[in-house]
Amino acid sequence: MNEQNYPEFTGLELSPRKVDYLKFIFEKKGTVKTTEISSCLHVDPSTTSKTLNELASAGYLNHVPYRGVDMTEMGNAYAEFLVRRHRILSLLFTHYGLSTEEACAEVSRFEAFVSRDAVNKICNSMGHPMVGVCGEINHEKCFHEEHYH
Amino acid sequence: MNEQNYPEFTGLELSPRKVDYLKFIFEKKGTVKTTEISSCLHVDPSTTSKTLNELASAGYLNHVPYRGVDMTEMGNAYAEFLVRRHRILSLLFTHYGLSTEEACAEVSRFEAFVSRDAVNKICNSMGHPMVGVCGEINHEKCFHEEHYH
DNA sequence: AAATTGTTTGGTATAACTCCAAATTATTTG
DNA sequence: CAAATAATTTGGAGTTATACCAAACAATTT
Repeated sequence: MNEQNYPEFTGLELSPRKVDYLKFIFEKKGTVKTTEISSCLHVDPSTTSKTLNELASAGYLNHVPYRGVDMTEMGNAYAEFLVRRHRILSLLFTHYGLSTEEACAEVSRFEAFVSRDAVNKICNSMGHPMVGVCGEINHEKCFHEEHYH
Repeated sequence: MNEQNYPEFTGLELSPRKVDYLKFIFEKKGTVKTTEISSCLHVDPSTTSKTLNELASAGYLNHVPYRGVDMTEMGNAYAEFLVRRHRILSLLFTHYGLSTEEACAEVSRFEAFVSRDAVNKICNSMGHPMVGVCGEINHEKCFHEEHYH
């Protein structure tokens, strides 16, 4: 049976801001520099530097000091979930009268507190939509019971 | 035109924990004692005491020291929103494969970050359901454009 | 190689929580 | 009704998540 590599996570392990960092780095692909993150996330480079260290210590990123960061295999798998969660929830909200922008903004505020279990159930119930409101939805790593019923 | 008394709020003014306190006190009706809140919310009475003070300073509660708290008119109006938000979101999630308990637990984690505007849009789009999964949904104070067009 | 730019470290701050111990007030009981 | 008990508040302190500034350090450019 096709098992996930990192099935142990609940989806609640990262704080809201760390979710922002990881999603941003993931979507950039390749090595990302501190300054770029800082200016896009509107924080001081020193703040970014510290957060990057924490994400690296937790195993999500490889950090070469003064050079930049890139995703670990685990970070990548996790970030895929983060992006899928964001898109599933945003898509959901657009079905209830919110515009794309409103839905994204709303979801960005609370997504860090929605569990992987809930996302999987919602995703399943929506029929695993491939297209979200702010990008494609990748279901490759989306394995859960209902898939095999 | 039937205007709301406290239309100025975004729904994001209270922290997650303060939302818990206010919902709890609201649902109790009447004067509530520190100890009761503490034991239900599983926190030290000193923590409750401090939080109650903050909610009173912010105008949501009347606090008579050593006697207990009850809702102000504003607190009441706000708590009605809080409960409605919780129930609308919980109901929404049960439509996507989550059980009542799962939906409530999930929503409790993030509801503080969902705006009043979003709740009103979702509520409107759902046709103002009267029955939630964990109680009645009160729409009395739920006035927004779409209601009158 | 010197100047500039980018990054990190150390220090400090705030908000939102939390608890413990001590002081205070209210209630119960003998 | 005074003394004991119970409830509440206050003062002090700690944690986590976030942020900034200033100074040190490293990399790049000139």
